[in-house]
Amino acid sequence: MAVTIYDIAEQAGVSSSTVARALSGDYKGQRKKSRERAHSIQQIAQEMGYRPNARARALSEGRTRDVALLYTDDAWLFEGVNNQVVQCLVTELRKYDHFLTLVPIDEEGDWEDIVLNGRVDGCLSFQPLAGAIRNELQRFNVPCVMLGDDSDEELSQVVVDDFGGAYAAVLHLTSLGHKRLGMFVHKSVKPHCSIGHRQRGFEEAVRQKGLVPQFWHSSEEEIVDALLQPLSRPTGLLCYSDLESTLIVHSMWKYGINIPNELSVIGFNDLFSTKHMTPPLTTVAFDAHQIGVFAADILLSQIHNRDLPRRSEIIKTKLLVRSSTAMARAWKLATTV
Amino acid sequence: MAVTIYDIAEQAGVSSSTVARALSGDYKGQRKKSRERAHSIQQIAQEMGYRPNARARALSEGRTRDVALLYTDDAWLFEGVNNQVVQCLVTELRKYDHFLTLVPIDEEGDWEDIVLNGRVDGCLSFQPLAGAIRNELQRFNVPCVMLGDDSDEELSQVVVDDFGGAYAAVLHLTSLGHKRLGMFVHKSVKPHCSIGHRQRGFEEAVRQKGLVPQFWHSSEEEIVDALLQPLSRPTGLLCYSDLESTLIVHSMWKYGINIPNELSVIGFNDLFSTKHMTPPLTTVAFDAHQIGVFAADILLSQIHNRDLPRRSEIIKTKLLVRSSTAMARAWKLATTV
DNA sequence: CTGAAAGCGCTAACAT
DNA sequence: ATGTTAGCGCTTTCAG
Repeated sequence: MAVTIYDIAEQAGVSSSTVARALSGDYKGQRKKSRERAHSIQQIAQEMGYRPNARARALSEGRTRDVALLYTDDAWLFEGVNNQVVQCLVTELRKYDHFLTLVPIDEEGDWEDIVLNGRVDGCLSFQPLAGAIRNELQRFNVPCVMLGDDSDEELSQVVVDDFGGAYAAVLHLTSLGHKRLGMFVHKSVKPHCSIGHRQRGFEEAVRQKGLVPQFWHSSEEEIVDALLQPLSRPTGLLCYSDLESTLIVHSMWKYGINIPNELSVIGFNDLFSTKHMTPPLTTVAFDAHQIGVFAADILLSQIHNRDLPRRSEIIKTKLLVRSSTAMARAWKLATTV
Repeated sequence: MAVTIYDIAEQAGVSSSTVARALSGDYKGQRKKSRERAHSIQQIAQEMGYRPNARARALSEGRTRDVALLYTDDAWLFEGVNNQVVQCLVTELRKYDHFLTLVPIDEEGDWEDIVLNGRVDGCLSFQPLAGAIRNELQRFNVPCVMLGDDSDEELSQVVVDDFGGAYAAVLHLTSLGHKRLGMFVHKSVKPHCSIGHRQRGFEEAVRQKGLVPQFWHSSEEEIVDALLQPLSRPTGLLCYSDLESTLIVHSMWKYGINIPNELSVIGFNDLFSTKHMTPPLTTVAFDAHQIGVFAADILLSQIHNRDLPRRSEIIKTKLLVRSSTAMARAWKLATTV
């Protein structure tokens, strides 16, 4: 049987509440005598191998210090930068003595008994929540922070400046003299608000320069085909993520198209990029870590004070210029395969 | 304020225990009257928006239905096949109404108040646990299952048949006529029992065939250098994981060495392999999903009955022969760069 | 400053 | 079959 405060109380010859206070460090140390007593109680607790019972505390305090990471689709959890976010979330939450629990929410209403029964104090999600879930969370006053999703007007969120990142990428390409600009999103990429934002940032920047944006949300074959057209092919390509860049670089290699001389490629997210690529990829980077830090901060403060207003944080992006982008070379275009 | 069984009891004009029983579906339906009453109680609960309080239940039942995934190193969590395992674990645990909580355990003793305070009913780990932690888990009788790690003689575990997988890979290569066989583990791979097992499986099989195994636990440059030596280079290479295969295939491309004609490459894990590689990689595959299923089953049964003996499950591997391996071509060897 | 006692909401043993 | 009651172990209020 585990040691309780009552066991300690008996051992120390005091009441359980004195033990509770002593252990919670409640004694400001006004009187020497009680300070000593508190100290000795702590000693005894230590000796007896006392561990506060988290379950009892949870019931008593009305909170678990546990936070849910809601997800409906496994893929989102550990894909791309998300796993960095998750790791950071855990670490960050730990600093404030909270934990992260993985909570898959399927349509079957399973989630009701999960999120609404006080098992967690709040939640986080990478994906828009189904209406029913969302409403219940609100009704039960369960704080919720969206991660990289801005589709909810009322929930707090931490999002990346996708628009700005794409915009900056285009400016980099145009400054290198590129006139035919494309953006590629692999068709396997699941719907996500960042796609639209990056696309808009891309297109707006391109148009602002008086150019015509080309956009692919397609298979690899399709874009590769376009990239092989001597006259119409883009010479500067912004990829939705570093996954696409990887594919493109690989494909171009096969077709003997030199990167960056014949095609400038820019990735997004700074993931695999630096690690295993030749040439080192120019990419739109952002600090995924920051997402976790902000999200944890927002959520914990909302748990602490449920009346806090919605808060929205935007993570800045930064273009990392490496070697996959270069000056446009007009004279080469005609001779390309 | 949330609705409790007392509120329902009052509303229904019965005692709280009747409510509790009605809601837990305890009524076998002996008498018609009570069955109806139970039904009406459920109705009322529904109408009042009752949600059982998980915290209260946890205290009362002496368990949280929460399970910890312990880790000391972030990298392990989401790397390679592990994230598949994690996802499967969550899903599997959910089937039995349990949750998975991510618990980073640093050296500072933080873990004590985490695992030993009854916040979780059991735990899982990809990595060997530090002695102190391990002992305390045992002392507090907290069930624990190791994932892909067999370094602990006493804890239950689910491991992959790494030895057999590597062994089979070698047989495949020798059956194709390869005589100079190598195995490559990237130096960045963190120490893990699977390295040794795969190495032993590899070496034993090679020696059994009367050949001399070559083993690299090195940087990419080092192995590539060896692979470029015309006379001594391996013609068949087993990689520790698909990550290494990716690197090798890429490098060989650069040096104009054709795969599989001039070098047969076998990966391990079946991860990226099929997805984004040319040629499709021959690889030692195993069902990562199974790891989660077994682990969840073992853990839950040990939580249910703490006196259950240690259980060890081994996940079978299967060699997926694709296009990165081919017959050894002796005549080509001398002419290779 | 300390102790007694009332919750927290549910489960389960016990009595009816 | 139903109601009563005693925990579960901690926090917190209220007397003293």
